[in-house]
Amino acid sequence: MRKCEQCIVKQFNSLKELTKEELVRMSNCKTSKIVKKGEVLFNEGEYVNGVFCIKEGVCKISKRSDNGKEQIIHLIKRGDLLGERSLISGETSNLKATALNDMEICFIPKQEIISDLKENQNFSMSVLKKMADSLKNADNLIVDIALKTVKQRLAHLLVYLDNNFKKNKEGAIDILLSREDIGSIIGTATESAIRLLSEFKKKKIINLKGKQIFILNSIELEKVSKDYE
Amino acid sequence: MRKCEQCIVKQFNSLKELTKEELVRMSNCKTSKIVKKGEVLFNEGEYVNGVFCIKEGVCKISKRSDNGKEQIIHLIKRGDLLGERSLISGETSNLKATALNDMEICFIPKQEIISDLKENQNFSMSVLKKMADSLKNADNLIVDIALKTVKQRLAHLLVYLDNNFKKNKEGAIDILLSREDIGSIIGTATESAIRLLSEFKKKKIINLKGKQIFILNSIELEKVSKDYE
DNA sequence: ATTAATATATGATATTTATCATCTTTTTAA
DNA sequence: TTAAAAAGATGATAAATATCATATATTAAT
Repeated sequence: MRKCEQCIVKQFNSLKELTKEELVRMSNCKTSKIVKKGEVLFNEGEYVNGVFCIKEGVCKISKRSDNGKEQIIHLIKRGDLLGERSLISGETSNLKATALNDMEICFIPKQEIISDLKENQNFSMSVLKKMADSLKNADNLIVDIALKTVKQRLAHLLVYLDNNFKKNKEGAIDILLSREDIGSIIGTATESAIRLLSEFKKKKIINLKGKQIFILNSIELEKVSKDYE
Repeated sequence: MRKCEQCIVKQFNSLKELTKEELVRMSNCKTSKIVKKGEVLFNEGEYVNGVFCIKEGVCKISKRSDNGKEQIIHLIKRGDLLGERSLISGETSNLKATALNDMEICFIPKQEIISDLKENQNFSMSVLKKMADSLKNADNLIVDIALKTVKQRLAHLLVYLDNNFKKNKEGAIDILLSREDIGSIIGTATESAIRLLSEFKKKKIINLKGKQIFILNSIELEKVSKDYE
């Protein structure tokens, strides 16, 4: 088990604000874990009782509606923290987290984080900033889903994936989403997502090889995502 | 100008965590203002440079999409704070706030709040909790807009208004929204909102008198908002 | 390696919702 | 107070999207 003090991943999140002493203490109570693709990190309604720090891999954050359908509202990747919201509100999670590929994560128990939050001003301000940022992103997503067409949302997602995930050796976006997942992210039926992907491929904006997505024309994608046709 | 120390409105928000001394200091730098119906408190892209505390009245929080349409993502009322997000991120506002009726508000300048945030642990934790709460609400809204029908969303809005706004003497919900606003809250065209309101009225679930809305059968509304027909 | 299960693809159709047109009512301003 | 403007209502239609059916491809299990 590696030590938090030496971990580079924390550079990407609020944990970088912790002092050396706080990190040493954290190192002693954290646990590392491998999560296999498809496994659920936590479910809606469960107490998370701590915070996850993602060292490797990607997971989807989703929520069920009353009618049983599921909406993915976020993708979490290397460097991100997960679970702060529930921790701070003291409630069970309102979201479900599922690994999209094999993940390597650390779990830091609640008490540790809470005491750091209370004692380290820089840390709590950083968490506050991250939360403010998440809130802004959520607001943007609300507007996009409410006012954009499915085609625009798909284009927007592809731009987002292109900007936020690295490429594999072949040049495809380094995250494999099922067509169902894609539909669930942009808030549409799987078939509609498939149809639009095919359309983009036909127009040479993207290329598809199984689950691999290649962005061929990100400028056009950007345009589609914003244009009011 | 009244003093913050004696103001009851703060009971409803994080300002209640401030000490007497902090409140006295705040009292000396805050400004009170009357905002008329229709006036804009702040616009997208503007620096807000402080926090509003709503003493009376209601305002809508909205955001434009690339295609020019506007989505209302929140209603803010007596007791709420407004502007913390932009303050914390240090960015311009991503949202626009417009008074829906005559409002009485106090404005607390940035520096004051920031220093309180840094020095008063209880205050910053309370703000953090509020933010976590807002994030949860935003997540819920995303799922509702993505997965529910317009009818379900309208029913849900009516239940929300019923639960969160007092009634006037006649028993109508004490906030007057235009049909356009209603459409913009539930993310649909004005005509669609009108049609569904008429339908609910015909079914005696609600009654309408101009902009006044009377909830006749909140149980049925709740059912409609959740049912997968 | 073969079969079963699951995911993807695509056409046909149904449903939902938006848009356009027009009329009525209400509000605002001269 | 009356005319003009804005908001609300409703029908007709168009467009977007979901659903259903079925075929093919891919993946998993024996």
